[in-house]
Amino acid sequence: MAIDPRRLLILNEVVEAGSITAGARRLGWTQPAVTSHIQALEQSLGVPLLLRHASGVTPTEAGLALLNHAKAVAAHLDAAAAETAELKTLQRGSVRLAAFPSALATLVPAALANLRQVEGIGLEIRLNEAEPAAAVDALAQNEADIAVVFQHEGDLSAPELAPGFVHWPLMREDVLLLLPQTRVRQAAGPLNLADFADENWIFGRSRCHDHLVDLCHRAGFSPRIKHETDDYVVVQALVAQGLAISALPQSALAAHRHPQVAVRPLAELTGHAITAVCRPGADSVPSVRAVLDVLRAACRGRGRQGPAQQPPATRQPALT
Amino acid sequence: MAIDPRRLLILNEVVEAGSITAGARRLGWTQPAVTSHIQALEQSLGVPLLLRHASGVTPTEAGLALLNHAKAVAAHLDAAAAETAELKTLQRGSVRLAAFPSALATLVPAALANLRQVEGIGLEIRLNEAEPAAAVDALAQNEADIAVVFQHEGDLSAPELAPGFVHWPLMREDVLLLLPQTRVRQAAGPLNLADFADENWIFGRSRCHDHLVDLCHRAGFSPRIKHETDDYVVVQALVAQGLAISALPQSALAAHRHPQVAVRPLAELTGHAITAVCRPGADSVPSVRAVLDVLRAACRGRGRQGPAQQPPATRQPALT
DNA sequence: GAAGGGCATAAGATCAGATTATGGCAATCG
DNA sequence: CGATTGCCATAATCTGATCTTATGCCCTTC
Repeated sequence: MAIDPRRLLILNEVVEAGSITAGARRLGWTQPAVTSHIQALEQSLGVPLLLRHASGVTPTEAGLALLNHAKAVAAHLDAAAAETAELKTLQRGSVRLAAFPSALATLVPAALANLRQVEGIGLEIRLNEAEPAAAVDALAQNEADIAVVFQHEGDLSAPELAPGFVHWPLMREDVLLLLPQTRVRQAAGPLNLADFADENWIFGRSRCHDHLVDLCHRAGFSPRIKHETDDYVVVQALVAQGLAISALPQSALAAHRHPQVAVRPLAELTGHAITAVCRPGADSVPSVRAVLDVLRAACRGRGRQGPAQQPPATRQPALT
Repeated sequence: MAIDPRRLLILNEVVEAGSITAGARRLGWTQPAVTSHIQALEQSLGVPLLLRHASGVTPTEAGLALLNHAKAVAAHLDAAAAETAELKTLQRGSVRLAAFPSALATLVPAALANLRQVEGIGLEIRLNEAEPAAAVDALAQNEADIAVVFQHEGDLSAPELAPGFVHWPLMREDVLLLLPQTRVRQAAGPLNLADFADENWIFGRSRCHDHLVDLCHRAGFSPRIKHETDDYVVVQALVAQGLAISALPQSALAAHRHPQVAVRPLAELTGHAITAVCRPGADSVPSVRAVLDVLRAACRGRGRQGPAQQPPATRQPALT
């Protein structure tokens, strides 16, 4: 049988107190309880640890050997408690966050700035750029703690983005049509997607691609895809030069706005739901929770939001 | 509440095993038992330690922090067990032995030589010269583990030498009268103490002094004490020169024998009982016990001996 | 969609471990 | 000295921690 570490700590108290009785007082116990622990320890090791005399107790050589380890163990327990307390109070901790580029350029910095302003917070945030699918992958592989993703609204036929994860809705944003400034007059009045069936288009590379193609098909045409890129700076540069048209979400335009590009709402262009996603249970990790909270706070008023979606029947027990 | 160290170790097993179920198997327990331990730990710290998913469990940041300490604690427990095992098997350990000079010159070295010959014994023995009273003092003050002492036999009126200590009778030795070689013829035939009433005497400084005085008084004279020393080499040198006569125990004569000194038995000179003394309970400390055993073995046949005297109602529990 | 693996929960059962009560020894004090 | 006090060991209970048994739910896999 291995040594019971609690008995090691009891031994330590006893020796420091100088007697079993005094040690028991320290521990808030009675003397026979401590006596039996010491005896059990001696039994299991087969060596006397204490010499008993009328004025108390003195450790044998074996007892002294155990004492050293007992003190070390006690120190580790204290340190462990202190560290977790720091993690709990956010004095320490690190959170790995994966977000899509335009969020990383707008929403995330704004949120983290708020976090920094709180006194006594020592969180270390590691950011990672990743399109939604990759970000969720990173979550699944424990390479990220929070994924900030978007999902096309009304895209009910598509499989849910991150089944089995916890979703924190942050905000919604519109997707806007981009036209060269030179064509703004021409594009006055309410517009439809079908009006642009004959244009050259710039499409994204990820799910935006398929989604936009789908929307065009529903509008009755097959878009002429001239360029493909996810980079919203590139997109705007190309549009500004009149090489093609495209659509971008608000966050991308907030991050970078080319003066020669005009934006127009389009009825068929469904918006984005921006969501923070984490592994089930991770939202009750203090550091992760703090980042989630600050993300949500940063989005307040910027779009509809809801409470954290119920995690899909998590197996994580509540911490009350 | 402080962290329960056992739960720290359980956490370690679980994380290493990769799942609570596998951890439980390792520990020989059922899964719900381990689950509840983990939950209790999380409750007491207020922080999730594990994220549960379908394929097992991964530690949170707090869990990882605890893991480091858990491993350290486990290492200390192992080391503590190993050290006490070494102490138990005498691969390690130190014993402090206080003995009177002539024992230190004869009996003790012989005994320790036997100890050294046993393979795999790594005991460190620290010797200290001390007359019986001082040796027992050293015992009482935890400055020695074993005291090798002598006591005048038949000295029933004297207070017991070391009340409250454990006595291991080792051997008995005679005390012999010392005469200058030049007077041997003159001292032929059976002798009595009274025959030397008019001599110059060399007496010891410690209890030997009072004892010998007492014996002389019983023999009907008051000895003329010319010199006082406990040093048996000095005593013999003085006797050899015919400056005085004295008496010494066998062990002193075994340690050093001056050729110009003759020894004669004397009926009234009571012998010494040589005893090893230790604190109650110390005789079940392996290292101390080993030295006691080897001391007794070295005395086998050299004088009457008995089993260890029952310790005077020790408060030390038996280790079976 | 059936099976398997993993976790949480509830309800018993049991054993460790704490308390109360008592006795004996040693040291201290009137 | 005898009484008192402090210390430890032991025995006998008793309670509460904790381990098990028995389920249910979820996810993943075939």
